Amino acid sequence: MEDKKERILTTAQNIFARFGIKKTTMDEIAKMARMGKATLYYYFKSKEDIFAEVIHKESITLKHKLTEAINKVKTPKEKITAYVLTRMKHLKELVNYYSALTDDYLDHYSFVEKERKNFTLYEMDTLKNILLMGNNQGVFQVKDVAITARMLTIALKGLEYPLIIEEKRVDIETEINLMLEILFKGVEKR
Amino acid sequence: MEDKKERILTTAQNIFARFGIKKTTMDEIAKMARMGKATLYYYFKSKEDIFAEVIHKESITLKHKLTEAINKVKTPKEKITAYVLTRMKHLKELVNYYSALTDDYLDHYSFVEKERKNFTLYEMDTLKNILLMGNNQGVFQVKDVAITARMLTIALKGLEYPLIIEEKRVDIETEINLMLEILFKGVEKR
DNA sequence: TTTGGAACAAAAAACGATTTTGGTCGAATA
DNA sequence: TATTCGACCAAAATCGTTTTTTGTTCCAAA
Repeated sequence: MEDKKERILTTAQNIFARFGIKKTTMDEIAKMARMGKATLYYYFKSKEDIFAEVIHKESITLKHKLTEAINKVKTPKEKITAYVLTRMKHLKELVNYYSALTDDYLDHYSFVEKERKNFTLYEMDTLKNILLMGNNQGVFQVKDVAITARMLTIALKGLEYPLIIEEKRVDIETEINLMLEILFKGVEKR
Repeated sequence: MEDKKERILTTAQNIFARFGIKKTTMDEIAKMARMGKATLYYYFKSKEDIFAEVIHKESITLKHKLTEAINKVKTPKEKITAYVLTRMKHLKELVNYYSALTDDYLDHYSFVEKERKNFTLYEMDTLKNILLMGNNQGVFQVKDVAITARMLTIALKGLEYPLIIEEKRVDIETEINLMLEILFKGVEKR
């Protein structure tokens, strides 16, 4: 019954979101999903396995969202804008949802790192392709698309924390748009 | 004797660099500085006080270095380049020196946060002034110097981790220069 | 004014007893 | 055969207590 596996996954995701990985027990998940604990182990290898899959699904969802956002628009410039805005908006929702994220973000789980690394690769590749497309269409003039994509990825990663956690709620969209303008036009007068 | 206070500070800095704040005891500092423990308390209010001053001195040194680097060159563009390169180089040395930094970077000390915040303000202000100078001289065309400076600060902060920790030793200077080129010229063809 | 040794209280570490929890097994069920 | 469950186990976490370490103070001496 594939349906039951799904039920385990979604209930695990819910509890996980509220209490974090550490404070969520297998008994809780089993009870809330209305099944015995052993059943969980019929569908999953371990507790970590469940959460790894939850994270994995989350990652896939984000990638889908991003791909969709990119495909909706035409020009490379629009694509980058759409990518960045979608990414930040999704992240904000995510942090909002995972209220327990701050509680034990100290502990690093290997599968989270792995998923994160995987996503970074996806991000760099996606951005690289957009930059490449821009070069080919003659609207961009990027010397090294790979390193530039890497830089962009790092910058986006760096923007995560301050834009979400920071006290004074500045308008994210405005800041992002300004950043994109700098990315496109630079600061030098032309 | 001001000389003794200095001796406390430098020995404390040494031990701190190797073992971190937590694992450094007042007994150790006293012994290594060849004086009684009570003497430490004659010059400093507390253990935290010693480390706060160590951090503070470190911060001042960095600011001096940066100011010097900026003043050595003339154009705003050169100033920004000098600033960023100096910052990253210094940071790399620092991380190299503070081998214990990774051990207990989990614990956040209020005086470290304070110093960091202070430095961030300095950084934003410095960059803002350079951007402003660029605008006035007609070489830059920055809409909002404050937000742009903030963005730059965030980006630099974000660059700290990957550029220093990352396994494959890429050439920092090359990457930084590329980043600066994007900052100055943007990615769009002109 | 400065320093060191002794002394103190608070925090950390050590330790053992007890409970919780991730994971397994075999029987039962359908 | 595929799935589920209750009982069970070992490892880890928790708790209460004792012991040790460590930041800080005091006071006499230099």
